[in-house]
Amino acid sequence: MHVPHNLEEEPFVHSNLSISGTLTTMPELPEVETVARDLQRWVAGATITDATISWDRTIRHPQPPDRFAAEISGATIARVTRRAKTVLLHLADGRVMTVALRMTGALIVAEPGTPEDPYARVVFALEDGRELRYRDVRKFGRIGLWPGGGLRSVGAGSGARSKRIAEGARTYRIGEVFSGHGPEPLLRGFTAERFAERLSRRTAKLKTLLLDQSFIAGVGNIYADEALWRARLHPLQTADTLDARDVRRLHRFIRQVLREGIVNRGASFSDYVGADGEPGANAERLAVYRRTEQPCHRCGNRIERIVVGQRSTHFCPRCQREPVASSAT
DNA sequence: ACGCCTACCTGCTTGC
DNA sequence: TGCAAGCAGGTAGGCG
Repeated sequence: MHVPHNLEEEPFVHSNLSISGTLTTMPELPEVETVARDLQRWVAGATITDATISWDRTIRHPQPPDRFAAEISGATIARVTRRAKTVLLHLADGRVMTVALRMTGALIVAEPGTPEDPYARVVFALEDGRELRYRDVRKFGRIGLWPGGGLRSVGAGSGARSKRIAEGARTYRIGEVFSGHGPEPLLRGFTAERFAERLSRRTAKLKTLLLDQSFIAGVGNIYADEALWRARLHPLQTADTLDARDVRRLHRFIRQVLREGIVNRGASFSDYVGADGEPGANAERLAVYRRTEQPCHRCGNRIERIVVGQRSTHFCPRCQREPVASSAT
C-alpha cells in the first residue's frame, strides 16, 4: 500500500487534523470528509488485529469497553465514509465502527516505530504492522461498533432526537448512533426549496439552527459564521423571517464554504500549517471567525463577537444587518 | 416539539 | 513567577 512520504517525515501527521503548533482542529464536515478520504486511501483493506483502550469512555454503546477489543479484533476495514461529522469504518463483515471526533479527535495512521502518543485513547494494531490511532486531547470523542445489516431509524422525519434505532430485535436510542441528523448539505437532495421549507417552520435564530445537527448535518461554529457572513445574514435573525432570496443565498453559501473546506483539505479556516510548511493562505479565507475587532473584508467595519447559544459568534454588523422587528402588519 | 442549559474534558491564555 | 479563573465548542440529555 502506498504510504505518503510525509508520514515518514512527520510520524504524527496523518492529515491536516494534526496541526503543528496550537491544536485547534474543530472537525466539521470538511475536516471529517478529509479524514474519511485519507483513511479510505490508507487503511481500506487493512485488518485490525488488536485494540488497546486507554480511556474507557471513548468506547460507547453497544459494546462495553472490555468487550470491544475482542469484538473488533480480526475485522477488516472494507471502506471508510462519512455521515455528518462522524467517520464510518465499514467492516468487511458488515458491521460499522463509528468515530465521532467531537472537538479534538483525530485518526492517525502511524508507521511502525512511531513514538507513542500520550493522547492516543484507542490504538488499533493493524496486521501490516502499522497502527490506527484515535487521538483525542479532550476526550469528548466517541467510538461505537454497530451490528451489520444496516441501522435504520424508527420513524422518519426531522426532530428525531428522541426516536430510536432498530437493528434486528434490538433498538437503540438514536443518539447512541446518530444524533438524528438532518440532511447532508452537499448531497443533490439538499435543494434550496427543501431548505426553504425546513427554515419556514422554525423560529430559532439562524446561528442556532445551523449548529443544530438535526436541522442540517455537518455545519459547526466556524462554517456557520462564515456562511452567514457570505450570505449577509445576521446570526440573530430568525429562520421564519427569511425571504426567498435570503434562503437561496444562505443555501448557496453553506454549500460553498463546505465545498471550499473540502478542497482545502479541511484546512480553510484553521490555523493549519501544512507539512510542506506552506504559510497560511488560509488567513485570507477567514472572513469573520475569530476576527473580532478586525476589519471586515467587504466593508472595513469592525467584526463583532457576540454569544449565541453559548457559542462565540462573529459577524460584521454593517454587512449583516439585523432586520428591524416589524410591529406593524 | 422546541429552545435553553449544563456536563463532559484539557490546554492555552489572561489577570491578579 | 505562580496560580486560578476564563475560554474554546460538539453534543447528549435534562428541563420548562
